[in-house]
Amino acid sequence: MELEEAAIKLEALGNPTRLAIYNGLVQAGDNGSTVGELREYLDIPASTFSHHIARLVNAGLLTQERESRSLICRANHSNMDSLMEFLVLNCCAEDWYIQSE
Amino acid sequence: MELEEAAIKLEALGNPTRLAIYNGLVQAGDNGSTVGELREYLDIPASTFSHHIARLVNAGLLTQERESRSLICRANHSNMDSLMEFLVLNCCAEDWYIQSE
DNA sequence: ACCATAATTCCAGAAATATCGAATTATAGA
DNA sequence: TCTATAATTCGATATTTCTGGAATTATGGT
Repeated sequence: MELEEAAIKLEALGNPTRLAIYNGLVQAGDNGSTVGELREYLDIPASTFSHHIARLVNAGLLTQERESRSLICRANHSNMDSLMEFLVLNCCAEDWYIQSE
Repeated sequence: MELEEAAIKLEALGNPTRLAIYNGLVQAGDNGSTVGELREYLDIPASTFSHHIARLVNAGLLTQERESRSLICRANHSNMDSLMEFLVLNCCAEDWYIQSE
């Protein structure tokens, strides 16, 4: 992943609400969660929430799939993995994964 | 690390210039780099650059030490490690480190 | 067709961010 | 003390972000 793209993803995660959304979706696992469920859980006005979701989708961190009237969101793990890889390679000391043990 | 603090750090890194600054400091290693060296390397007006540096210091991602007229900057690896840990625990699938191999 | 639900888009205002020239502060050398 | 260098702060502007009510679109049930 290039620096420019990494910055976009970091910026998307760099907001408490959006970070909480992403965290919620990671917790939700493979089944994901509908926009409404997440919104209710975080207790945020629908409009505001929708903007945040859009930012995350736009950054490639979320995928969405329609199921009837609901939109199911899931964390895009492969893109997050790419971001993590970028951080390890470009923003960590050589032996990060060893230090953390 | 708590979500709020993680978001602040992610936001600080979520800008191409600041991400490049941090990357440059990781590359510089233990010796660090002066503000001037970094600024010249990235070719950014002093004033703009200073604001970005301040943001990173404020987020706890950089440390600064004065040496004569220059300010030496260094990446704060322990804080970055905390952020990485937060991401692994809260934003990655359980087996992230396995998937990436 | 009509109504209800789920979610987005429209719109607008407030706040924060990004940018950078000019002025200022801090340090050091002659 | 005068001058030069290193960096920040001031001031001003343009842009983006954040927020949320109101209107709209999409879907499904009756």
